[in-house]
Amino acid sequence: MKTNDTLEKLKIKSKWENVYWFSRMLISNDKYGSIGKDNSLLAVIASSLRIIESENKSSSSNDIIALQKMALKNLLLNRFKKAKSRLDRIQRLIRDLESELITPDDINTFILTCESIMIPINQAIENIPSNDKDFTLSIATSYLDIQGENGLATVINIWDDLGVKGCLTVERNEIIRAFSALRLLLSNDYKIEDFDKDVILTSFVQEFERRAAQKRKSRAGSSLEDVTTFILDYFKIKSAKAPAHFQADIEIDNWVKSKDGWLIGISCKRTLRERWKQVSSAESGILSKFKIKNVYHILTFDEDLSDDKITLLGNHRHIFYLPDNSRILNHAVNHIGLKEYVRPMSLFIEDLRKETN
DNA sequence: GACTCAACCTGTAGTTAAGC
DNA sequence: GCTTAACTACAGGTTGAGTC
Repeated sequence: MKTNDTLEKLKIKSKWENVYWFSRMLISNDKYGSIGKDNSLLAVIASSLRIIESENKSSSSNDIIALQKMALKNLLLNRFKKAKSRLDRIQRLIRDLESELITPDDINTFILTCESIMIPINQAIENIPSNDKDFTLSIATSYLDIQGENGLATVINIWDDLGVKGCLTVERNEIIRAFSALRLLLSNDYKIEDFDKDVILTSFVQEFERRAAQKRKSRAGSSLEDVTTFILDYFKIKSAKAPAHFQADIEIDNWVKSKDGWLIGISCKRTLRERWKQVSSAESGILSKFKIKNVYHILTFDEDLSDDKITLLGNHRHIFYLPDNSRILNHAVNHIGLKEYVRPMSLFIEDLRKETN
């Protein structure tokens, strides 16, 4: 069976199904330039399409649609005329939308997508914190006040867990609020049947979750950068400036100057995954050139840390600080080939002090 | 202010190795 | 040969820093 026939069979039979595909097109960055994040542009597009329809009631529907498509094209080209690198993608969006906007129903679906899917999702996403800091700062301080350096691993884990839970709770509240509002709108204003309503509401939820998930990833990374800064500040360890012109293959969050004048880079990540390959491509000679003594990696999730990663990076003067109760740490500290490259997280501050005092 | 770009992370699919 | 575990690489929206 041909692929097109299979797709045709799988296709959902609802005139509103394109709500999902329009949402995808509006937010896809790689393919279409992600214009759907701009609320004011979406509002202008939706109202322009409405006005054209109401002002041309005597014209044929084909003529109205032609006018609407032209207006959409002009709005987008004008808005992004200066965005050189995005323009190709915007033009592709215009081309692909032109072939999807054929009937008045298509236009109505597109308007509903702009006004009642994209804008509420944008607002909901914006209401979710981009950073866990608000949820965690005071609790983390309390832990360090009471437990000192022994509380370090707990603080990092709490920072991770509590922040995630706080933000997920906000996400839940946002999706429920926006979902309810959309459901009411579809029942009261659009008088849409149950199945069609399901088609629209699930599009909304899918797209919200996709974007919230990406925000979660971004947030997880930036929060861990905050935790190292917080810890260094708390223990009054002075940060140093990054070496000029040093381009690390992996982001170094903080720098500390050791007593011999060399630098220690500190990188805090949740996991290394495949990004370690970028690091390993850098020879340790480059570190010496920039007077970098070591790179300390603080990892909160180390299950994917293989022996290969530890030895390869360890050879390039990278040291891993892992949670004290970690299985990987336990394995590595008892292994002759690995033990030099791993340290328990509770010794992080002590090690830094030895280097700096 | 608008735009560009690199880094962020994690679920998942694909590949390879180990164990039976 | 089959199953399971371990490892590797990718996708892709969000973010924040840098540039104009």
